[in-house]
Amino acid sequence: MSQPQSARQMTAALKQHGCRMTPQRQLILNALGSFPGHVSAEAIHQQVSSEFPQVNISTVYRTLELLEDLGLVTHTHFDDGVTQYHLAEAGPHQHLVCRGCGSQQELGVELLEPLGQLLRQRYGFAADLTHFAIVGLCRTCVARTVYHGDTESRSPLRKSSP
Amino acid sequence: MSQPQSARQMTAALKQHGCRMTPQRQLILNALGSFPGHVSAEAIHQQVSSEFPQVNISTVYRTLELLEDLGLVTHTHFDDGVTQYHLAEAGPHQHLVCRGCGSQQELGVELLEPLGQLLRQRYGFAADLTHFAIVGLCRTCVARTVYHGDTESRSPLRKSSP
DNA sequence: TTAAGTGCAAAATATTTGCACTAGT
DNA sequence: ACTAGTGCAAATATTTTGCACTTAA
Repeated sequence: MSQPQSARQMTAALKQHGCRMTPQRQLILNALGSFPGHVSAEAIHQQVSSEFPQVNISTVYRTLELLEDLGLVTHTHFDDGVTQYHLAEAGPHQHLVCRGCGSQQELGVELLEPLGQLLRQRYGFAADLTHFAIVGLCRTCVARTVYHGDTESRSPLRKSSP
Repeated sequence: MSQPQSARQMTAALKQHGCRMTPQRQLILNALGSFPGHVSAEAIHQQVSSEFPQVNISTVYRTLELLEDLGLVTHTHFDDGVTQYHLAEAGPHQHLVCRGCGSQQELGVELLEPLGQLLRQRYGFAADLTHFAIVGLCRTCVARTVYHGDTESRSPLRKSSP
């Protein structure tokens, strides 16, 4: 019921780099796998803490950095600038993140390829088009926005907390 | 030699919202105009401080937020998650940011339009494709990377400080 | 055994906020 | 005058780091 696949993969990768497998690292990897999409370090820490409260958040950060260097994990920046991590296993992909309701939708990279090719041809620029999430408004929120005739404001004026 | 255009525009926009024009706001707007591309709040503050050291960074943040609400300024997230601001004047645009050398290159949005249309058609998603910078490697850095046969590592291993 | 890994607390960075004072209009 | 705006300092939030202790191999 766990991810022995990733775990073994990870142990191997760690060994190659003279690193060790530890319960903390295992837990963090499992936590990553238990989320469908991108997760913040904070969320991973909470998930791990729920079982093993003594695991420190700095260990989470250190492990994520390590996993990224090993190529098992990738990170992305979402709208608010918070770093989001996910398993690299499934190959490159993208997310559409709605500014209105926060919903996320997966997106195959094949849709981005034309743009990537264009950038390469025109500018010789090798774009990493999966590094950032694409933000905007989902179908539902677009509809809601149109109702309000709210065509001008770019963001839902985030000053509200008293 | 200054930007009376923007300044007047700003004063008008401020008035419409019951806000006032102040020297600080003027200075911050000028600083924004004096940079070719995107700038961090920090950089704006430094620029302003060089002339008027008593201007506080929190004022910079508050002004930038206000200018954004007024539609005069937009922000973007670059690779490291730092928020970058720029004048909205020139209309929507994008930047290619090189991970290798940090160089920035402007990019017309027209190149992004096909993708935008595709996302709208396929998912009903109204993407804001200017909200994030596109990261990758510029022509020069691509060449350098190929030399090193460095095809596997995704990032230039950022652990170096002693 | 022994170098790698961890927890903890503190530092560094980026941004926001409460509050008393200042200054546009 | 009256309220918006500012400086300051302190609070938040996120991520990093130094160090002594623990542990995988």
